[in-house]
Parts: sequence; C-alpha cells; structure tokens
Amino acid sequence: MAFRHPDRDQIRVEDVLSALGNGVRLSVVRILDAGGEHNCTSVLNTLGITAKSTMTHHWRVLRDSGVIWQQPSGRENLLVLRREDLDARYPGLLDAILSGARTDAAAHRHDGTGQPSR
Amino acid sequence: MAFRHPDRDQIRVEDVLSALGNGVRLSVVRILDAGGEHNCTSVLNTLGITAKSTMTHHWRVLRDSGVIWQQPSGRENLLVLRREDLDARYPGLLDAILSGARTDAAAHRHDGTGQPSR
DNA sequence: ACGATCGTACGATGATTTACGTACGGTCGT
DNA sequence: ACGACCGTACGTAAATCATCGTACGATCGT
Repeated sequence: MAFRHPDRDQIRVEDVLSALGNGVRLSVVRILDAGGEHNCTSVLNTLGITAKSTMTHHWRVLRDSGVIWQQPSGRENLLVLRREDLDARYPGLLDAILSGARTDAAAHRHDGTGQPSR
Repeated sequence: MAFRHPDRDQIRVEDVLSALGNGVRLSVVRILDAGGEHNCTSVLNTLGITAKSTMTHHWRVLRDSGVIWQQPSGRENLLVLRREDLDARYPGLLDAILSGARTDAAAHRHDGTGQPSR
C-alpha cells in the first residue's frame, strides 16, 4: 500500500486546521508528539476502543492534510508526525496547537467530570 | 439581539481550529485582523458576494468558538477579533495561523491560477 | 410615519463528515 | 502451508455543515 502524501509546499493551513479541529485527530497528534514508535493499532489502543475502519478514515484526513506520514512497514503502518514540514511551513503553529491542547486537557481534568467536553 | 459568547476560559482549541478550518471563516479572521471597524455587510462585501444568511451561520460558528465578539450597535453588528483572549489562552496560536494563511495566500497567487485551491 | 437598510430566524437542500461492521489482501511466525 | 494479525476498502447510516431564499424585527434618516 503506497500512500499519497502532499509535498511540504502543498500543505495548506486551512486543511491542517480542519484536520486538527477534531478531538480524535487532535489526540492522535498529541500521542505522536509524545514520542515513541506508533502504528495504527497502538494509537487506537492508547485512545481507547474505536473501530479500526473509523481510524482508517482519520489516518486519511491526517495524511491528506500533511499532518502525518504513514509508512507501510511489513504488516504495519508506521505513523509519524510531520513536524519538520509543519514547522518549516508554519512556524510555531504545531507547538501552539499542542500546548493549547494541553491547556484544555488540564482544564477538563479539573472541571469535576474528568470527561472531555465534546 | 444579545449574543452568547463563551468566556475566555471556556474557549477550546479544538473549536477554534475547526472554526478556522474553513476558507470563508479564515478569510473573515484575516480581514478582522487587518484592522478597521467591521460590520457583517462590510466583511461580506470584502469577501465578494455571499448570501447574508450564509454569513449569519459563519458568525455563529466564529462566535461560539470564541474567535470573535459580535456586538450589536444600532442596526449593525460590530465584529471584533478576540485577539486578547485568544493570545492569553493560546499564546502564539492566532499569529501562527494568520501568518500561515498569508503564506498560503502568497503561494496561491503564484500558482498560475490566481484562484484559491479549495 | 415611511422607506431603506442591517442582520437574524427559519426552512430546505445537497454535500461532507463520522462512525460502524464486514470482507478482503498482505505479512508474520511457526 | 496455515492461522493470526494488521490495516484498508467498501457499503451504509446518522449527524453535521455550507449554502441559499424568504420572511421578519429592529433601527436609521428624512
């Protein structure tokens, strides 16, 4: 399976924002940013249970928007955040988003529910 | 007409990203950021023709996500970017997005079509 | 008071998004 | 070669989104 990834200069900020304007995908990026090697199943497990076919949809959105690389390796797909490309094209964007996500997550943990608000 | 706006600490990055992950709304924010006083019609005109009722929808999304203030004033609605709140809660985010949008706009102007790509 | 203007509300429509189950095609280990 | 595993493809259903036209309520200027 060879995936089509946009070149760095084909990435558009609007697509990145709409890709990350979704809780599941934002969580995926947080997981990938935290480091370590990840494949689809490992992220899916970290996220809690979600259908694999649903994640396939999210991988496509993240891939098409230029947020992640998806590299087949044996029977797995390695998932890598395209930090270098994103930082080069949109300096500070990814860091601002990630720290914003941490801000929100911290607030949710103190709101008495322990649940994400969406 | 009194609009409901989220408090600063109710703003969530996911909502901001999904609000700005849309070309029309991203353009609106670019216009507001450029300065000057704006009401719905003035932005609508700057954007080119779009139905007013469509814009009403976009105002709601931008308002609900905490990106803009919408202040009734006489028969108009003044539109103001919530830069202070966004900068306080998500430092660097808005600037990164706006300069990213400028980057993309510059690229589109050189792609031979002169058209936005979505 | 009247007509023009501003912008929302409402209702409708088509497109897109998110989600799931099932089935399939590769790859790995044995 | 066989069975387990990885992840996609496909079909489908429900929800959301983007857009428009029309109608309305409020305000302004005269």
